[in-house]
Amino acid sequence: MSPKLSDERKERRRQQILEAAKRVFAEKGFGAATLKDIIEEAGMSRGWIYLYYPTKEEIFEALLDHQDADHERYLAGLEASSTSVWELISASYSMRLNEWASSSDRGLMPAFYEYFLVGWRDEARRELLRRRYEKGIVQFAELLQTGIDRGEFNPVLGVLDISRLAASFQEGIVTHTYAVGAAKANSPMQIEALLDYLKSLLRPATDSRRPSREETL
Amino acid sequence: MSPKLSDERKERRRQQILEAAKRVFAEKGFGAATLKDIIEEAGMSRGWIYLYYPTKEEIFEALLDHQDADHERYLAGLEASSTSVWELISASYSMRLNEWASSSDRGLMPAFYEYFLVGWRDEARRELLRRRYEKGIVQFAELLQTGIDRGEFNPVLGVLDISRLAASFQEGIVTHTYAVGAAKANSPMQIEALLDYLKSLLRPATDSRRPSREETL
DNA sequence: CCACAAAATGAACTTCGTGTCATTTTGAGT
DNA sequence: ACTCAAAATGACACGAAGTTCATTTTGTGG
Repeated sequence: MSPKLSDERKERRRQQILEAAKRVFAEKGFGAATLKDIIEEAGMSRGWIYLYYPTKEEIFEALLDHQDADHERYLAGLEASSTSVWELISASYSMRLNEWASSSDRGLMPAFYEYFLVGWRDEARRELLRRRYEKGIVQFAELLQTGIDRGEFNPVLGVLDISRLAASFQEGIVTHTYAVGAAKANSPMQIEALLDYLKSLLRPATDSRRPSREETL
Repeated sequence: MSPKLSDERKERRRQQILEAAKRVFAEKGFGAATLKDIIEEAGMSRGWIYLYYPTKEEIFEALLDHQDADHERYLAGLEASSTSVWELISASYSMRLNEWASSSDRGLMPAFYEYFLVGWRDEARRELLRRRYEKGIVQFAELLQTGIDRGEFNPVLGVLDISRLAASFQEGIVTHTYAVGAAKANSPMQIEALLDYLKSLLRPATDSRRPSREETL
């Protein structure tokens, strides 16, 4: 009979490629990385990769899917165990930002945003990207609204447009993380400061600690 | 005597290149654009451009410088004629965002961010980019502080970290503009909504209009 | 341990952008 | 109108990445 390779072996191969790709993308960014780089990083031969991933884009999408799945799993667990909305928000951001901040993944974030930026020009990919983009905003807005409804956050927030507050913070995080994240290992990600700021915005009545300027730039 | 070309003619040539480059970058983005594209768009010959701009990066920097100079001029005029801090802030953002939103420049913005994103990896260019990045934040933070000191904004803002508020909004604008800006002509830039949100954040006591959710997403 | 099909290889080909340079064109000064 | 150096041209060489494919290797069923 034909000695069909076991699926698990195929899976191992794909995994091998993805791990190599992750390193390459983190180091060079999306545009500058080439299939050649990835193949060599994985220690494989030139034409080989076409049997699995024919384009850079497909490899990247696969990476994104992995990342998303991990994060979903984490969030689900978190939601079950959290006692307050703020705890959920802060743990979620901490987790994601710490993940990005880890030295091995540091360069990956700019690569992600680069990919989004270029992809937006491509009619075919735009919808996919838009969905991913808005999902985070909507989720966050819902959390904020829940917090307000429960009386956990300052009722003054009622005058604000919650969707836009969510969008603004989420969008701010994006720029902040890629800018600081790409800036080098010697620029800390300032996760605490970011969360402090958000907390002071949401709960000014109960938490009035004001960070000094030096502490935050 | 040697027929030295007049400086103004040289200047016209440079201008010609920059205009062609602007169109090409807007259409293709930074990474995908090639010197070849730019030369052809400008209607010139292959080896020609190296006499003026040897690399894509230099052309792009020149474009940035033009843009900056224009904006500085505008701001200076504005500062002289504005009667309140809020007026200054809102006019400044409106101007810049409207400029970006104009159809001819629409694609330029993603190209700018793409350039930044890639440039950040390059040790040599990082300092330049970082300066440009922080400049806007610092300027905005100063405006906010002035507004608070003058009693123009809600004193409740005192509990917030102003530097971070400025950074957060400025950083949010970046992501918002590239995301929406790149998303297509049919997605309006929502400048009014953004400014409304900022206004409600700064002046909740005096302006309590709350935009509906439909209006803002 | 043999056969054989799938998996893997890497040389070779194609394509494309960059950069060079010998040659032609242009235009200010005489 | 003529001269000559600067400006402009575009054919060409080069390198790097993508892609193909004939050949070799691998490993399971018989």
